[in-house]
Amino acid sequence: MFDAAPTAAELSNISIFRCSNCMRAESCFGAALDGAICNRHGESLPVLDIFARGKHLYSVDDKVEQIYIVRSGAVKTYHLTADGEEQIVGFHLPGDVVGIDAVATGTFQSSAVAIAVTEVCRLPISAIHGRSAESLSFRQAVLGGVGREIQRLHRLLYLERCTAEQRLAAFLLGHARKLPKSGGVSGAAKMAVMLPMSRADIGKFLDLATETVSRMFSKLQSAGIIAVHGAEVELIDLATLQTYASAAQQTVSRRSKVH
Amino acid sequence: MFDAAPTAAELSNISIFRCSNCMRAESCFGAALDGAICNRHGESLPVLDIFARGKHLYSVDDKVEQIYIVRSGAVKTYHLTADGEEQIVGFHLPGDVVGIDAVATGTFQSSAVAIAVTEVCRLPISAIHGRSAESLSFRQAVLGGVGREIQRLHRLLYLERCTAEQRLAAFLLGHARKLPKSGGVSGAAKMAVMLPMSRADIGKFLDLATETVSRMFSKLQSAGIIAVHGAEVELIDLATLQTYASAAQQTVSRRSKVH
DNA sequence: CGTGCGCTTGAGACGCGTCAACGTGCGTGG
DNA sequence: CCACGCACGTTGACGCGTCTCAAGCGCACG
Repeated sequence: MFDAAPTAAELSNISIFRCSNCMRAESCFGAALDGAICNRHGESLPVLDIFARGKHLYSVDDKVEQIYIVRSGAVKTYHLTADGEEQIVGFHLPGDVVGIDAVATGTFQSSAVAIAVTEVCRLPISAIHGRSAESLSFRQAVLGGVGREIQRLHRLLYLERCTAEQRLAAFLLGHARKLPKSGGVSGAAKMAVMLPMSRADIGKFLDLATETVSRMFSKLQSAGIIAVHGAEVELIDLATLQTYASAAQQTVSRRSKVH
Repeated sequence: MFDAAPTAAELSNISIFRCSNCMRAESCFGAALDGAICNRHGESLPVLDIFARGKHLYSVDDKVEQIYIVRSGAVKTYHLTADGEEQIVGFHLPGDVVGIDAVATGTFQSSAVAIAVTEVCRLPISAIHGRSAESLSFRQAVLGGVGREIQRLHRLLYLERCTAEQRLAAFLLGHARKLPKSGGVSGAAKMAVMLPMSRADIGKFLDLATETVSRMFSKLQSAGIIAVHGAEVELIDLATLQTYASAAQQTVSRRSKVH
């Protein structure tokens, strides 16, 4: 269900897409690039585009010409280690910016590939820099975007120092928080998330073997905290999941059991 | 030797310090803040300051009023985990910027403490933002600084997925690269580094137990690759150290031995 | 209806953490 | 001056968490 082929209607909409028509505009990082302001610089507007599952948005060596905002679908960003292993550094769901680090570094720090059919808005780098020159609030928006990326990396760094169980719990909660509506854990005590990525990808993100990911899913399920139905996972006891995720209280050591 | 008390002469120099007199000026991120340009904004110049060992430059909750450049000594930045453990996310040696992430995020992502007597330049955040409004090249310098921080975090993320031996090898090489002159590994096949931090701090940085850090030092030493003399470590065989560090060739698995 | 891929589960191996003991160097107080 | 404490580093023995290897299951697809 994450990779239905784009319809002709969807594709025909690409050319006429405008931020001003976008329901996400007021919360969107790229909206400030739209309209006359961009045209003044002779830059193209944010452009809608569709990537099939497995297609790259960019690779590490690519020239940085644009960054992306996910409108639907899902994207993973990853490095290849010296021995050819894939190390996933981020999953990007609708609303997320992909490649913001390139605005600061000038080069892509990772490769990005669609893991489902994915609609994106492309934001030309030149427009971002042009707009930065003239608008304080836009500069702040760019810095804020980069800042959130830094915070994300800090959280990830922290995550990697937890046990397998804690990592998976935090991962699930992280996805729950991103979901529209619910406002995250503060909502109901129960909710469902769809995971567009494979178990192997979750492992490469959390630095766990696929088998360990699977085992932890089973463990959380038999503890009654989640219910697994393939790609869909019900988070039954969000409060307990939370305590698992925040290595919190008792233990001094990363290796000690939370339970 | 890393924590000799600041002399009266050193302290008296603080007030008259100017970037234009600084031997590091041409390569310094903050130099562009100095001089008439800053005064025009009514901002203070970069100010020299000295922190005793154990003194905090800032803590996570602090209001962001300035960031720092290390002139001598050493600083570590760290988080406290929910269970009170210290997680070190960076060591900052002379020439390094401390707190650049706060420019992007608006808040300090970590706390910073001197681990030796440390001279720093303080760069007022307000001057940074003021200067950004008027200078393209300064905006690029700021973005570049933030970008390097992102790259650093990416490398760190990668490091944490290696074996203890690889982590320590990479850590040592990282310090070697920072050293003046040598230009890093490209120089001679042999060099010495002073490590201003304790074994425990190295462990909290690399996510290893102190005992494991110690064991890996011993292991690399008995392999003839390094020679340990307390805080001073001779890197005898940089080439081999390099192969240890870059999980490189053969093995597919993080767990497999490099040797 | 086979073939392959993703997911799960089990058994054994291994890296690293924990606990504990010991040595060394340094500062303090007798 | 030496006795002592204490912080730090090193080394050994052992346990635990996760990886590896392997087998088996369900489901999509040719």
